[in-house]
Amino acid sequence: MSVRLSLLAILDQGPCYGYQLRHEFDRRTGSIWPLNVGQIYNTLERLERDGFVRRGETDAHGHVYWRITDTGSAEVARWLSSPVRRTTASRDEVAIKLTIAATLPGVDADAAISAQLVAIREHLALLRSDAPVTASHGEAELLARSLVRDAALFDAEAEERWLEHLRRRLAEHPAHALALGLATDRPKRGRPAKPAAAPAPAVA
Amino acid sequence: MSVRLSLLAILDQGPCYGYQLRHEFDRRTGSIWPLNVGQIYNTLERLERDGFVRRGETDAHGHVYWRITDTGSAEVARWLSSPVRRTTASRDEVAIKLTIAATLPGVDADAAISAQLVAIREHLALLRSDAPVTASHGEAELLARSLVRDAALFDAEAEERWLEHLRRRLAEHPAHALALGLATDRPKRGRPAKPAAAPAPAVA
DNA sequence: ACAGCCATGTAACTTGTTACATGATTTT
DNA sequence: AAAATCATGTAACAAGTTACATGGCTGT
Repeated sequence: MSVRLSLLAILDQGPCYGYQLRHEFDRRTGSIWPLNVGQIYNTLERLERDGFVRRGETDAHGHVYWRITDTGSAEVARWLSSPVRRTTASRDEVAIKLTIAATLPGVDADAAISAQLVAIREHLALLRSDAPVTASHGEAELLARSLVRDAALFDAEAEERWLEHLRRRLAEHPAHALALGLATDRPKRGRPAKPAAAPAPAVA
Repeated sequence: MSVRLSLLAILDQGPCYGYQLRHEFDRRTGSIWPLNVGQIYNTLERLERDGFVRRGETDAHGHVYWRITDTGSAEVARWLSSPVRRTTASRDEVAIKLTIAATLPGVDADAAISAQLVAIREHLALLRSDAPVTASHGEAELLARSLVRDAALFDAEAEERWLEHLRRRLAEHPAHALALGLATDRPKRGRPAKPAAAPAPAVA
């Protein structure tokens, strides 16, 4: 929901045309989160469908301006005044992946962790090299981009820490203390029925 | 892609029926990432469509077993051996939101930051209270769940750090050093055409 | 003339997510 | 008999993402 609402929040500052919205988003978030242009027009149509924006005038240059509605402004205000909740949807891809890997017998979780560590450290080096932040124009742009970079940096550092933590935990425990085979003896309740083929054994 | 591939990786251990897959996923990730049951069946159909699983036998209890294909196993191996890349799609919702908020003139970014800090600290307190980790069965389950919890914890801590960092930065700089009004004088190139209404002024 | 950017738009598709329908079985 | 759980499935949708088509303008 962040792209959609970010665009809406920018529109709350005044009418913009599609390409301009992209520029405004880019100025603020920089090269770390480039936005495909097509997505802008997509999102604008969906915002219109939901009553948050109206298609406005076309100027002499052919630019199609979009205007926020009152409903849209209210939505922006609501967005800004309420925090992002950590819901079920806050799924950390790396954490899911490696937890699953670590709990599956026969999977080389160490290798997966190492590969992830290499990748994240490369990423950290890149972030720390300042490359993404330079090549801006105004001071405000520079500041904004450094903040975005720092967010990515802190996040990557947290990932690195967790990976090291995970590796330590795995090392502490014997061979496969974490290994969880497929549970057997499951069907205690529910739905015995239809005649069928042979029951599949729960793996080797 | 993590749910889809996690389910596939579990199936790589042996045939499972839908509900069982949910159980296996839950055992490993615990209450932090509950999985809607419907999603399982959805995902299985999509995996079948992509040739990664086959619908297998139905046992005496009516359980429909699914089997991974060779293509599917290869996919799991590929997944496990390659790290998750930090691509453009690694979008941090909070970071986007507050960067946008901080760069929009007239927006009370401090309030938004404070609200987010309150929320994240509540979340941290909850995570640290151990509540999500207890109430497991085996030792392995306990370990797995504590790892998942730690991932959430490290992530939340990183967010807290960034929020404090952001607040500091905003305090350091005068009033609205970060404020970026909508850029004017944009249309230098491209597409002058059609006659139209009045050009919309770039806000007050 | 041509490459490259400005600009708008369309179509298709991905994963994730939820709500709902259905029905059997076990527990209380 | 009712409630809770096991189990399978369907339908619809959200948000993000990409690929493609079109065309005009600017700079070389």
